[in-house]
Amino acid sequence: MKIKEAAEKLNISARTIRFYEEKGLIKPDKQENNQYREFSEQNIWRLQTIIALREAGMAIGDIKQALEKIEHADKQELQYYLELQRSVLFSKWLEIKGIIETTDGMIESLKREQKLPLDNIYELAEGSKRLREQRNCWQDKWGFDRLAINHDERVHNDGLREYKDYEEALQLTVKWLNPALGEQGLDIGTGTGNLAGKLMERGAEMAGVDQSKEMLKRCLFKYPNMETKLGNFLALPYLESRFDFVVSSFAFHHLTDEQKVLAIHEMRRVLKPRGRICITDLMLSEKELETAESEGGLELPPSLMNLLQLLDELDYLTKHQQINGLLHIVYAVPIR
DNA sequence: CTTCTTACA
DNA sequence: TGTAAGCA
Repeated sequence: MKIKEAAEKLNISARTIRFYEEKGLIKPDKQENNQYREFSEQNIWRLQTIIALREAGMAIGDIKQALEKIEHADKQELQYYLELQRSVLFSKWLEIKGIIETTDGMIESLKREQKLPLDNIYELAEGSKRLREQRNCWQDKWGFDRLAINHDERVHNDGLREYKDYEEALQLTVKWLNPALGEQGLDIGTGTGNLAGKLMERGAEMAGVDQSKEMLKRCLFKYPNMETKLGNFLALPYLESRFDFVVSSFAFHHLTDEQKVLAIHEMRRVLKPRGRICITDLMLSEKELETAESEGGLELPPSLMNLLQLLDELDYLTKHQQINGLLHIVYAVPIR
């Protein structure tokens, strides 16, 4: 069938179809004499798939790759593309939810005060704007996909530097958390699932979030009954009150100070009312902070005090332990 | 009247 | 993606 018929059948414009061809999403045959496009049933089916993915908000480039996976019947890869899309949608949903809450807040204060609380509005608007910006500019900025292949090996051999005392730290984390049988836990930045694995040994049911699909692939291979999802600290792909505890190891230090605040709020959002938090990561206690500052190191790990203060402000009771120079464990339970 | 390409908003 | 121009 010709382009107009196809366009009407699919409820899109002919221009759009040509546009998809231009982007390499489809390749209809063309008649020799006049270069008219001829759309086969195959083409139509493909177009329908494109439209469906488009309606889910997937970008043209991503649709192209997803289609290749469909062609090769590569179920695994396709699933990751859909999950990636899901994580994008979820971020947007969180964003919109925040804006609704902001709006509600404005309506409420308007009711009470009979006038526009300008500074309040400005503050709220800035807040949601920041959220948007920070969630958008995240991405996979450490290229963990490429590192995923030999991640465990590197952690194991690193021994003396970033992953010094890795095993001990994870074991102590598990000990502090002391999960009850069947408790629901979330590991953020789970990587290949090393910490989550230990918690599952203790009877917890774990979900893992990471921004690298390759990491999650490895993770799922090691722990088939773990639930893995693409996502990050700032937009956890879960609904409210879902977990008994949230853990994170060797990931939190990647966040900026502003992002840390958002991240803790996200954790609290997905946690049940009495849910606990345990963060095991590179941090600087006050002593090290001074010496590090004088040395003028380029990338300073975050400050331990900062985190403790943040948790304190959010009504958490904290305890912490230093494993070595940089490595700390911070455990937090809500006061109420 | 339809489609095609190209350029532009 | 929509619109418009100039062709076949």
